[in-house]
Amino acid sequence: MQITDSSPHATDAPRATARRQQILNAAAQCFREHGFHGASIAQISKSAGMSAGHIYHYFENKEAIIAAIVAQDLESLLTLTAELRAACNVRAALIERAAEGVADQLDPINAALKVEIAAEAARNPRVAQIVREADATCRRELAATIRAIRHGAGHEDSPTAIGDMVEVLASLFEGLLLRTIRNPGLDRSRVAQRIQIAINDLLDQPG
Amino acid sequence: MQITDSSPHATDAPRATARRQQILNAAAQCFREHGFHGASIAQISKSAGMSAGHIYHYFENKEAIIAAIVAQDLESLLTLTAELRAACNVRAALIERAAEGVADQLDPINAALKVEIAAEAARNPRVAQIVREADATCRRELAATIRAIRHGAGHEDSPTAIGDMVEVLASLFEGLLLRTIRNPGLDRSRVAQRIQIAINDLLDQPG
DNA sequence: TAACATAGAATGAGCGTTCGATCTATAATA
DNA sequence: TATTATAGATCGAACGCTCATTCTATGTTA
Repeated sequence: MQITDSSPHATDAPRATARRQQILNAAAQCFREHGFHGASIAQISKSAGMSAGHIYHYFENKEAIIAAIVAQDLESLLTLTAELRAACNVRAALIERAAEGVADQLDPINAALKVEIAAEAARNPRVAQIVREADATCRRELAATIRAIRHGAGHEDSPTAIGDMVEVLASLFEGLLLRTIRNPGLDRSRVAQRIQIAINDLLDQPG
Repeated sequence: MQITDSSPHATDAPRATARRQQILNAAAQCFREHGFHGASIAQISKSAGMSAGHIYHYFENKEAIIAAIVAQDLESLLTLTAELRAACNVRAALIERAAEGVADQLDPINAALKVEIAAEAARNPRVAQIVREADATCRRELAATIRAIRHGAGHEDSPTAIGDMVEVLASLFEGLLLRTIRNPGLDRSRVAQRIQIAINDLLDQPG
């Protein structure tokens, strides 16, 4: 998902692409440690092993780096939900994949960046747009998956009912990002099991 | 919960207290709009209707303001869970109060600040400590509440099982903060109903 | 030689914070 | 009561520093 072309000099030589990614990796780490506004271009450039000025050959400004980081982070979520939908025995796939997803959400390194992105989305319109477009896609995929599962179990649900279940499922899932920050000592595997049960129950809610 | 005395001149005249609160209100709004590091003392002072230098008569530095905002925000959560525990018919109280809590969590104004706090907690040790102490208290209260409900329904659970249920309940709840940012168009009352059902199911999970 | 890669200095704005000078209101004194 | 002393409230300028960004000069490569 290419949101915008943020490189002023639109060279797509492999060298330039690698250099861009190098900057993004360094930026992701700095953003995790200090936040979008706490991290400086000087820090990022140092961490990327190049001069501060040189960053501007690959990104128009700092916000373009933020936007690129956000877009890159959301892509993993998009592929996860897309894969989910493609699975054949969807219910088993959903429950099983949940464990994987839960583990990701409970990784503090990952959580720090994802929560930082959400905080930025709450105030930065450009980031909000990227996040909301990706979220809408995920919701569509998840809705289709849930509809298939429920249909297979004999339920005939309204689109709004399905949409509400998607919200509860997403809330359960995304809440883990905050849990691992607020209580880093939680037992990840046991919580994952409980989440699986909760998802199972959710799929059997009355329409 | 008084974490530290952040006022350099420890006057507790009502005037000073009111002035401190005036600063905190202005700061909360600025932090919501620009983040902890995006908001400047100049902005806060302007919004509070006083000079920038004068802020330092009430707070040692910017981080002390952040800490005070965080502590103040968490107090509402602490009172909520404490009230929950005090209710007589705890199950009905929990489910009913959930609707109220869900409404709070789905308020974008509130969510923006709470997510900002979580993001800051992921990198700022001082904020992390405040957040984690408050979270531990909430978890204890919630665990006691759930234990009472489950005991009333004939279950005899291990402390770890109760603790895990608390985590799932908290995740479900806190996830709403992220949902209202990622999908501001969600139907709040319908989602609240679904959440109530999910909580109900959670309380009947096998031990 | 032409085009790109890179460094590093320069710039101006804004940052958090400090500080001395006033203003204000109450308390002490005559 | 009138006057003075005192302590806190408040302002606004000033400081040193860091920020994001730009510019210029120099390598590097094809």
